[in-house]
Amino acid sequence: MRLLVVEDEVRLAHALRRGLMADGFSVDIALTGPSGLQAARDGAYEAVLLDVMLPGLSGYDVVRTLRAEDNPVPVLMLSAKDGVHDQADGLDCGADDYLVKPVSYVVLLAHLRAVLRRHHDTRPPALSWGDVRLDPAVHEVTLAGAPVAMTPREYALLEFFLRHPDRVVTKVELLDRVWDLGDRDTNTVEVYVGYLRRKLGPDVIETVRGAGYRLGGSAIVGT
Amino acid sequence: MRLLVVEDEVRLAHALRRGLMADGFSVDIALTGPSGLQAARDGAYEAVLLDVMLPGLSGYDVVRTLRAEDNPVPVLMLSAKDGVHDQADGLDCGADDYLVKPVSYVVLLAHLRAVLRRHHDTRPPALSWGDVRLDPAVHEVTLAGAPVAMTPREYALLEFFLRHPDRVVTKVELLDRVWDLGDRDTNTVEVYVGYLRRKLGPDVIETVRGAGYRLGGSAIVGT
DNA sequence: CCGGGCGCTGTGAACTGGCTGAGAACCTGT
DNA sequence: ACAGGTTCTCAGCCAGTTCACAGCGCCCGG
Repeated sequence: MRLLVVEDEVRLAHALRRGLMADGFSVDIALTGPSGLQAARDGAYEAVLLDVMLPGLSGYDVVRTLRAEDNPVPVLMLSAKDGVHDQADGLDCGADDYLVKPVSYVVLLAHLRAVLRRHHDTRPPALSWGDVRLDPAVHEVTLAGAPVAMTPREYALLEFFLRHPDRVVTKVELLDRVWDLGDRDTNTVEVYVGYLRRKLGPDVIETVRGAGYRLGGSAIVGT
Repeated sequence: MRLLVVEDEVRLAHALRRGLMADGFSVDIALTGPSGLQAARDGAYEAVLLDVMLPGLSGYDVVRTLRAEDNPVPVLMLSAKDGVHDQADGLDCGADDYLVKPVSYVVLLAHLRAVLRRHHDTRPPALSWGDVRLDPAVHEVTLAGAPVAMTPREYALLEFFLRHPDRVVTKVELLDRVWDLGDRDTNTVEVYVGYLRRKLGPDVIETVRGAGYRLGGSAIVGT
């Protein structure tokens, strides 16, 4: 379960990260408003913890922009301000919950879980490319209607590809986003791409020599 | 993709360079503030990694100067200091991101990519000249709509031409920018220009005898 | 019309990036 | 502790790529 923490105070950001990772989440950190927005945009996160006071773009702006773009990712806002007004503002902007700092980690975790639970009831739409279909709600992959068994890692890799069609993704990027720890050999990626090709056919993932991989040629698009 | 590393600690600078080159970047190093500023000024870099503590001119000064000169190059600051204050200062000066040393290479790379991505405005626009189109996002070249297979080197060369239309580029410049190592024969360039002509037609790249090459005569422009 | 370069290209040797099979390490549930 | 499945490393292979070389043709100045 992948989370994004947008928080400019480095110490706090890392404390949060440490705690959340201990509780089984993967956590990425963004230190500024714009970088947080950018990270949230590409849909890789189950939820976003968002500070209000941020350099570049306020938390309000970030969530407002996300909602304007129809991005439904759950957002939990954190603020040092304590006016009731601020809280209302935050929720009006489209945040799912709003906590006032200082807040104990346990309370935060509880709210986070609540937000996630609430959000899980609304089914995310299935991703597809040609004959391949991946349904995040059911956590299932089908090829031309027939279910295909996937290991967790294979599933995560395929999901990343499906979330970034129309673009080359580099091996290092995949290592960084699908595998959390970075000190791995990029050969790992090659191996898993090989697994996917074996299960889904050789054409789904295209190799772009020297650059990375890309979802299969547009010949299949539209099917 | 060309980067500038401004770092006075030679060992670290070279370690960075090695890592980044392994990930496909070209890397130049500047060891002092003033030389870093000078190098950054001529706009040859996609991004700048900038240490804060530098001889001659601090990282803050460098980025401030660049911004004062309306230079939009993405800057990622690196600092040994860990005060929140310092980070805020860095961002205030106009840096795009700010990391506190020690930082793992992977994290640095992730931030670097994020900065680059953000700066490219989510989707770098496709480059084109006449019938030739090169889409950096998809890493694909088409000629009158039909895809053309390119080797990495051919692709890099074509991209360089398309990024510098309206101007003669010398072979030495190409050797320096498309091929990293400088001790190559300029004949290599001629060979690759030949490859491109074979794939894209003889008129795309024009020879300027004694000077270098130039994108094909304006006859095709506007098509 | 001739000669000197400059630039072009065919050939082939060396290299490299990416793919794969094999198997070690690691979980996880029983 | 064990079995089954999963993850990841390693080493070798292969196709595709890169590049040097050498010879040729063509432009241009005399």
